[in-house]
Amino acid sequence: MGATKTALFTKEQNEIALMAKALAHPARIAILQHLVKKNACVCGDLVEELGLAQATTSQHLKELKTAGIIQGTIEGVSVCYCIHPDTWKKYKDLFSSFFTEVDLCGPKCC
Amino acid sequence: MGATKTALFTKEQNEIALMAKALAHPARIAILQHLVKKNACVCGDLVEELGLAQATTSQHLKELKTAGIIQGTIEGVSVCYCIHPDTWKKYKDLFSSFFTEVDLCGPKCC
DNA sequence: ATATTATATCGTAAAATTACGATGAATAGG
DNA sequence: CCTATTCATCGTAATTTTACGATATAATAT
Repeated sequence: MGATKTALFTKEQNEIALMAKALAHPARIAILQHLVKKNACVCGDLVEELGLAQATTSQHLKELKTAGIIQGTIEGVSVCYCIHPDTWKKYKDLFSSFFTEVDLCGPKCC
Repeated sequence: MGATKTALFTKEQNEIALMAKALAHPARIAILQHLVKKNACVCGDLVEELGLAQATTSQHLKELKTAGIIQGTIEGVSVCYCIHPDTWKKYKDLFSSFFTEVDLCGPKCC
């Protein structure tokens, strides 16, 4: 018990859920918004910006990186992070199509 | 430790994260897709559809209900669930505006 | 070479999530 | 009234997430 039963669901359902999971923490939303605003920034900036410990911030960055939404490039001692444009577009499209499915739903509900 | 530090983030950041959390499980995506497709259905249908235990299905329904995305109406012995149109639209708009923020991001990244 | 800086990773504790059986509550049908 | 049906809730175990201090790594600076 305790583990998500991935095998029961379609590839698309699992994919949407994984994308949502990547966005399911305010720190990660804040990171993405900051990256959008500044176009790019180093990890240290985000530690200050978020107010979380360096280890915690790094952990959130790793999750976003694993999900493919951001990318990091080593710049000397620092690591410069920015949005990964292709994956971002993929996320946008998948969520968009998921939500527009429901425009077909009429006003008559139970 | 272990609890999300909500106080560090803006209302909007927390709100987006909560929405994403509601969608961050394939079973809940499957429930929403089924509701969209059938317009409405009772809990028992979803238990069959998902292949999860009745208690687990009911738990996922509760989370979607708490998030406001669905609503349930008692119909005799059963409970009929359907999408809550207003909240759905709110979700759609919030995600949409969150993602379009980044269209401003140029191609030059680090 | 050594010290400094920036980041990642490890270890770990607390908390939340996921899942299910068992039980409870409410309604319908006999 | 009694039984069956449908769903919610309780209790609980396994797992995952969140958070942080401590430590490791890697590059720059002195």
